[in-house]
Amino acid sequence: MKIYTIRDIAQQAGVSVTTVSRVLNGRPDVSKETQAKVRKVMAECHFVGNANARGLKQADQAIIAVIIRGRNNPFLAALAEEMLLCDPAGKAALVPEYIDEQDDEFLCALNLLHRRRVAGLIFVGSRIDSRCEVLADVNLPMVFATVSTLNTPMERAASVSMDDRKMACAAVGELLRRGHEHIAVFGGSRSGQDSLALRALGVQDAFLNAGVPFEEDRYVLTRFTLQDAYSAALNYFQRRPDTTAAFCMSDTAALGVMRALCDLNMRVPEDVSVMGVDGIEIGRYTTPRLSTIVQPVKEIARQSVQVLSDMMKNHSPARHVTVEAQVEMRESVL
Amino acid sequence: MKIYTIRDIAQQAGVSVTTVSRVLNGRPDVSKETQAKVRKVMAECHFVGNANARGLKQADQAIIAVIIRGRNNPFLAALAEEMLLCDPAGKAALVPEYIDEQDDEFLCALNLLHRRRVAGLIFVGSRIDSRCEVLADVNLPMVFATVSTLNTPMERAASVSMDDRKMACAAVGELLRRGHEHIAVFGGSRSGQDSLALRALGVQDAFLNAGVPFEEDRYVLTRFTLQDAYSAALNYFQRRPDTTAAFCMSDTAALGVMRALCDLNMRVPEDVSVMGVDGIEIGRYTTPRLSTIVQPVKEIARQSVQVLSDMMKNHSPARHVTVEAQVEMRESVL
DNA sequence: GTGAAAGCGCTAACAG
DNA sequence: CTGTTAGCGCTTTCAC
Repeated sequence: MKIYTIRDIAQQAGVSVTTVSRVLNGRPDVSKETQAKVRKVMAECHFVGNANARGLKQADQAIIAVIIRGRNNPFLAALAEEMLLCDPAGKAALVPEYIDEQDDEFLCALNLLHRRRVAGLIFVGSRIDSRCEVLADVNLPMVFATVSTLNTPMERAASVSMDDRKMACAAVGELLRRGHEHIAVFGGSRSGQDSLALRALGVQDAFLNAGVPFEEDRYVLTRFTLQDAYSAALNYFQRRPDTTAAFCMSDTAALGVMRALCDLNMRVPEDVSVMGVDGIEIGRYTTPRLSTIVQPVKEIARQSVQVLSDMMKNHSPARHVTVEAQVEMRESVL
Repeated sequence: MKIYTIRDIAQQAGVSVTTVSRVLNGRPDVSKETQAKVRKVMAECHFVGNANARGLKQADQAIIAVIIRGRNNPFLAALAEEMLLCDPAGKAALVPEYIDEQDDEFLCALNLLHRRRVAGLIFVGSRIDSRCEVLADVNLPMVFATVSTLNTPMERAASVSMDDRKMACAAVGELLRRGHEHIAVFGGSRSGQDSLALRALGVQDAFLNAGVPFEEDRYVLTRFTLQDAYSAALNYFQRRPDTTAAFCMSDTAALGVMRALCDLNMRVPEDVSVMGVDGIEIGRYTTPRLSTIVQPVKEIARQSVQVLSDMMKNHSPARHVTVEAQVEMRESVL
């Protein structure tokens, strides 16, 4: 099967390569007849054009890299998917780059910059820490989705996120209001200024508001995988069976925690209430259904793309958008 | 921030572009000193090389497209991820292309062929049906993962899969052996020759072997999403509460079915046993843990890449590899 | 409205 | 071991 080039098409249509190129790019300055003729030949040959050649020429092309850190994270995957749907008219302007949670998204960005000459960057599920220094002298439009860059070293980048601190406070506040005092928190590192650190702060706020002291040793450090959260919970609840509620900073972690409780013969929610964060789909189908903070995936996606477009097209300054999330109490909390 | 070209590097290192190119591609024919010098400059500039230019030149390059149909399918996602790990030494030879379950993977392949000049194709989670005709005169090495192309129109393509028919038979056979006679089957279209059709055949085999008649109206047609399976199950079990077991042709569907049963006040497994297929991770953490047919993800991934490599390098004929899967009875079956 | 020609950044002969 | 040179397929001035 032959792969045709623009030259083949030109020849078969009896026009020049320039004309074919123009048709390919939807330029207006081609006569209707010529256009029709060329299109016909292109269709017959399944011609699509070589992306490499095109990209080589149009180095200034508006291609946007979407870097998703953590492919096995259903929340981020859903968010990324939603973003790709914002891709205006299949212009293939958004190219996803899935990387491992262990990988360095900033190095990846730098790499992409050189490798693909991207003109804009969206980070999905990034942490903001010192690693970001490698982007110090990169002044491309960038936006961070799900984490605020306000008051961080990346402030010149835009961001779209929920108010992590407020929402964590609201969720834990509700737990406290329902009479839970011995609340375990399954979270990540509290240093830095990313969403996890903010959520930890929100937890503190909630305890402060309620006038209940937070016992430090109820903060359980864990990675947000089923396995890790499961192990962490198994370990924790054996030590502290007096706990009546768990606030987990991700739904995936919450699912692992729920299973651990079950294996310890503790019932959810009768013995221990469990909350997650994110609002992934499976949480609506587990038994019991998982209570959580539902992030507005579609809106975060839409706004992220919007903000970046503005920066690229109109040189708008970096905005920091806060979207509204929702504490949703389902069956896993009493 | 400047983006350097191979020429800039050459200049700064005081060598020719060819030499830089050679270093970039890890050719052996460059002296240690020159190499070190060039590498140093490259590192300083974060030089990575322009993928477009490279791809343009090496049209014959061994770049393999991995087409994953159904991003929200955790099983396929895990499989694809595993494949990418087979990528020999980060040669970036495997490029993933995630498409929607509704999209046409064959059209996508054709497109990729032109757009990126791929030299090989791996289909992950494809159905084999008449749409595949568009690839009729494409004779690139191709392999289908998780579905056998034996006795199908795509026979000239290689395939790596479990014996769907045998495994479905084994799973349902075990259900029958445990005394279940009224077994519902949540599956897909039975026309065609893809894995779903084969599994349906396997179900028939099991009933035949057991001498139990299979009641046609217990075959429930559903898409394999949580929502669809949930609705289908809700609907089905209200009509047929006499059912004591459900065989679902995907774990995701099984999870939806389990939740539906719960909402109908039927207990799993006490009232109804539930089985899935695939062996996705979350199935080990649900309550009850999901019984399933565990597909050997790593092996399917490894073999798929292997078989394709063989075809590309040694022009080996298309092989049809069958991998061993495992019926794993966990808590959801009595 | 259309075409000729000059590269985009890189690789691969082909010489030395 | 290293450099010179001719394109890969496409877009884009600049003429006509």
